[in-house]
Amino acid sequence: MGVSILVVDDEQSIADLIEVYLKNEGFKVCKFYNGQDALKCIMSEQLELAILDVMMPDIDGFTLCQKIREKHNFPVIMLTAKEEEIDKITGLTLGADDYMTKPFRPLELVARVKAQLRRFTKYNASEPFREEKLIEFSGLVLNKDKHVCTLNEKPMALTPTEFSILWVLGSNRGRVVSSEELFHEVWGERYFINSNNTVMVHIRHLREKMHDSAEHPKYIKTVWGVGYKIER
Amino acid sequence: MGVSILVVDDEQSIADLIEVYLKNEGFKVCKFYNGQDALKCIMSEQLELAILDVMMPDIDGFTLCQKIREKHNFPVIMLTAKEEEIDKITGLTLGADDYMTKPFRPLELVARVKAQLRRFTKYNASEPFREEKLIEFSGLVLNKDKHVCTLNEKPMALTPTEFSILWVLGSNRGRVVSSEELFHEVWGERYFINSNNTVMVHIRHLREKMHDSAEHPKYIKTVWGVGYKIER
DNA sequence: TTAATATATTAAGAAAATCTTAAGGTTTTA
DNA sequence: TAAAACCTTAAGATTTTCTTAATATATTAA
Repeated sequence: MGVSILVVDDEQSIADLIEVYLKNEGFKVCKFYNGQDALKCIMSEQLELAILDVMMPDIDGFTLCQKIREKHNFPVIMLTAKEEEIDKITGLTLGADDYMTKPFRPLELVARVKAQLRRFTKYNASEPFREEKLIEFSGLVLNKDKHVCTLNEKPMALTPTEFSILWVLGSNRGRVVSSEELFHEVWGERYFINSNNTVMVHIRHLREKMHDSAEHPKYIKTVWGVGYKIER
Repeated sequence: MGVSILVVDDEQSIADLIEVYLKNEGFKVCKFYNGQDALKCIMSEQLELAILDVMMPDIDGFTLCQKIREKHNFPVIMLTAKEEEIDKITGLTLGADDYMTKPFRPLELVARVKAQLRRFTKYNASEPFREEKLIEFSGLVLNKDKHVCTLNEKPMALTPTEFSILWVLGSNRGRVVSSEELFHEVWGERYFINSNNTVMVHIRHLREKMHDSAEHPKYIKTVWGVGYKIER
């Protein structure tokens, strides 16, 4: 039985996106496209965390957050509009434990969710934010702190973008990551207007540096019509 | 016996929220919803840090800060409104050591509090905390007490800012420190509005004094798109 | 097999980040 | 108070990285 997370966003595509990512991490997701339904859920269900969009037509996220706070103290993460518009809602997100501005990186949201849950469950957490800092597999080591990468103990110089891409693929080993998703994670944009060729070029550079080929890749494999993946 | 922190905000929910987070970290919290009561506390209590909201009906945060500065020099963190409005009040935050704009992430505030306390205790040698006073590596010795530096036994004159930067990099050997982080550690203020060029110029001066080059640096290495680092 | 679609490769120009230099302003020191 | 030391800013140069666009190759489906 997993942890239950409430997700509320009137933009269905976003709510759906979040749902996919959270389910992928083994969370139980209660998803709603409006505040009314979410409110019922808050009253009846046993929840461990809530992700609320601030701007919603019927009941806004702030009100929802207040409702939650009347009875519960589990973590609440708010999704707010772009920075520019934040001044309109200044102070209102304060009941929340964390907030993210749209567009956001899905994996970052997942990381925040986990961080908040850690905090909440063991109510002492002296480390504010403990992210994964190291990825290791098949002779490849990625060290985020040092921003350094080695392949079979030999240093491999990577540009920032290359490092990011490899990091995303490496932390999703065994799963196919689409170009679009890669774009979200690395560039942080919600939609990628540019052709995905940019991603492709970076992939190529990565393969080159890893002495990998597109035909018989050892590391980054192409999954036709879907995306790229690194085996577990 | 923990560290005492003053928290003043007329928005009760915010003050309460901060209190929860600080207590969770083992701090002793003196919380007030108005300036008057806080003022009394400042006079009578032994405090180590203060978090003040700028906008308050009776006594605003600036005035409180001034009152504090008349007698104490412990760190003060201001909570201000949105960025745009800050320009108007830029000069006024001068008494403060750091400030955060609303809405903020509670965990970030906690991190800032800890950073300020670190800074403060460093300069108050009598404090119970025992910090590292000496850094030694690859022929470089930094002595914090004497604020003196030698390179291969030869004295190397450093300005205060240069010393601080080198200290931060030296005590984080092996890890990349972003310009933003450097700025925060050394200047203690919020991230620069202008450009990080100031940091860059200091880095250049440091390299010059260490007979280091930007192209093939022996000490301070540039990690593109991330920051600077000194190898372990 | 062929057309249609998806991915790869390449190289060059654009963009971004960093470096350098020097001048002017501020603070500290004598 | 003047001189010296220090810090910041600004502009342009340089380096590195990213994106674009054109072309090539591979895969799929008809």
